[in-house]
Amino acid sequence: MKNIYALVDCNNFYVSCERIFNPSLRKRPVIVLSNNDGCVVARSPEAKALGIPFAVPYFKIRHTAERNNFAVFSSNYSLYADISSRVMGVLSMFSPHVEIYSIDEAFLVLSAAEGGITEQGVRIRDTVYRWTGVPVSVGIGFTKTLAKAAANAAKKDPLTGGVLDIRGEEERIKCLENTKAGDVWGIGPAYSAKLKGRGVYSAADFIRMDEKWVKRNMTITGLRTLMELKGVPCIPVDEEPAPKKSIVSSRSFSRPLQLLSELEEAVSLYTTRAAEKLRNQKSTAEVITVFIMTSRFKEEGRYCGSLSCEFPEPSCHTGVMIKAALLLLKRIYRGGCAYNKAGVMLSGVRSSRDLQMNLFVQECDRGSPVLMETIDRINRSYGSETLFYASSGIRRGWQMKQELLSPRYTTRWSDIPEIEI
DNA sequence: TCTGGGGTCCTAGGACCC
DNA sequence: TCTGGGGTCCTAGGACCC
Repeated sequence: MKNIYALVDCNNFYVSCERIFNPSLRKRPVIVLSNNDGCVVARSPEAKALGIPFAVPYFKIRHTAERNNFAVFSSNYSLYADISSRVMGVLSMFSPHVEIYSIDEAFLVLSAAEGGITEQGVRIRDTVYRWTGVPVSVGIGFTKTLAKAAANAAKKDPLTGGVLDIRGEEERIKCLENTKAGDVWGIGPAYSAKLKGRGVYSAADFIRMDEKWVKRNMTITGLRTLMELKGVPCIPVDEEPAPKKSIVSSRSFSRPLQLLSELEEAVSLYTTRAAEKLRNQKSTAEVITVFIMTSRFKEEGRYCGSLSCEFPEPSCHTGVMIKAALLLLKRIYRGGCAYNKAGVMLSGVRSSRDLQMNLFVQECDRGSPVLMETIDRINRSYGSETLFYASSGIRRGWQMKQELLSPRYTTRWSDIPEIEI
């Protein structure tokens, strides 16, 4: 029997999260900004209607926002992550097979239930909204790529009520005719341009293409996309999140930095973050890379330095890593540059279970695992950064801007909303 | 003045080995 | 003029996703 896939996608998720605890935001144009209050990453329908494009730098639309009484927020990730896990919790009641695809999307494998599949989609939409306050769109089809296309169409067309089932041949074709090739999951800007050059504009045009051409020009992944649109499942549902093979921690600064000492603080902090992520997934890393760069948008004095080194043995110890990172930083640092971003990447990531230790590493250079466990435990109970390495600085004047942050309604005691009766 | 962050997969080509 | 064959591993670059 054919599997039935549903994609549940939260509508303008970050904006919806902000609206849950602040009803005055309903009907009002709302936008949420990226880290450092840089770009627009989420827009309410009202903001979209006023022509605010996705990912536009905030300073370019600030006037429009002020003129139209926009509510503007910095990204509040603690809030979004918490709401996301509530939504995913609800979804897991509808299927034993759920793949959490991103913070605001999940694939479900549905099985024939009482009242029919389409109706189940409607029930999912209603239940998520009632229990979490987040509006979602649901797409249903015989492959994940088709479910994605259906969910996108459901979001655009109010007549669907946010739920679209394209298992039927007629519905599938109609949906593909109305979907631009570049909007298909797996076809990005580069392939989209290439396809246009061959007269392929819609997803329906795409499925008529020669499979050999697609394989040659868009690799095996492009061919999979093609087959999936035809209704042949090629992309399995992945329920277990695989451990990351590389871990990056990087941020832009609130202002350009010139001093090595400030960069050292930033690199120490990012290394701490990366090491925490590494330990969270019970892994070690073999290689660390440090990079620093000046603004991408200024030609003058442009510089981008990056350098890697291998640890004497795989490690997940913050202290060991900071030491290595700061040595790398000294070697790539150039005085006189105005740096606007730095980052740390860990690679050669393996499970700590199959750790290959080095016989010649001194115990004192190895770093104590008990120390890391203790720090992690304390930071988990009392808040992150209860304990931190002094090298990451105390005042941190360079840390990113978040001037428009809403309260952490659900994850901080002092921010819990109060209701007057 | 002001422009995000974090990932994955695939392929081609070179190094190296027997 | 002619210059083996087959394999693995690694890396860089390009594509994609949210």
